[in-house]
Amino acid sequence: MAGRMRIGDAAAAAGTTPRALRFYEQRGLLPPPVRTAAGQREYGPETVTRVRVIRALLALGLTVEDLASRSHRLDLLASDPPRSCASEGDFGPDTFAPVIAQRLAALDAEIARLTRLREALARHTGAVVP
Amino acid sequence: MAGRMRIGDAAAAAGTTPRALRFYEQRGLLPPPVRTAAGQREYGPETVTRVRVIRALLALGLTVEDLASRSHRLDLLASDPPRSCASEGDFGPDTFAPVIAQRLAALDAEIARLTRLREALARHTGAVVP
DNA sequence: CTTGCCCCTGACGCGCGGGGCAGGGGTTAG
DNA sequence: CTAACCCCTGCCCCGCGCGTCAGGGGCAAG
Repeated sequence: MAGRMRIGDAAAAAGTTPRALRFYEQRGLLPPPVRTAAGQREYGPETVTRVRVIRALLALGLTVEDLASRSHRLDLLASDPPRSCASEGDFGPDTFAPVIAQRLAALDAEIARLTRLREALARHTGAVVP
Repeated sequence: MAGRMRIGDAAAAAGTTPRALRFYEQRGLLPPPVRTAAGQREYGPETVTRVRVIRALLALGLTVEDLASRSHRLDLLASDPPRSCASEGDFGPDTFAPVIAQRLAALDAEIARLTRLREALARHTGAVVP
């Protein structure tokens, strides 16, 4: 099994890079991992799961800061025993609902802004709106 | 009349700051202005007009680089004799059509991306789309 | 033992439109 | 003449999610 792995393997298993893992650690999304005697990081499979969750949430538009403020909840999502989540496509609405709602509002505002911009811009070309 | 003015007055007349005018100059949106013997920049009213045009185009979402690549055309728009433009709300479609079309495409892509993101995010809250 | 890949920390880069500050000199009203 | 502004250049700062060196050390196979 994939017991203990070094940062490169863990990152590959999670679909990202060593740089990203160190970055998440620095920003508090990942706990400081065990180190070998020589100072190299060692990760278990639960960290890979957690990184996957982090990346899924980031891909949904949440920010690193959003996740850092809820990093203790990421623990729950990454743990083995399912607590009404842990399956792909469900990240625990109760836990992330507030921050997701905030992101939704921000997205709506941004979409509205860009749409207004697009319309203003189209007005100067002679109405090209399909 | 407002013959020759220093950077602070010119910036205020154009609705911006001295810092912005120096920045536009450095990026090639404004020609290097006349200097006094002591090295202070002096602007005429045509520069104020030109800065207004620049800010209008930036507000429409064009980038500084877009404008820099067409800076010679900004001259025409800022000149006194009207050449089928020079009025508010019309910035010369023939001149800026290519770059505006490019921006429109970029805006559409971005709007689509954010809309997809919004929908993916909404799916995780239990359908809140109004 | 060597070779070649992996890992470490620390610091800078990016894109964008400027903001802010430091340290110096100009200008003008009283 | 002096105070109170204004202007000059040059430099670092912002947000965000990392990428990319630079300069060193570790680790397993041959």
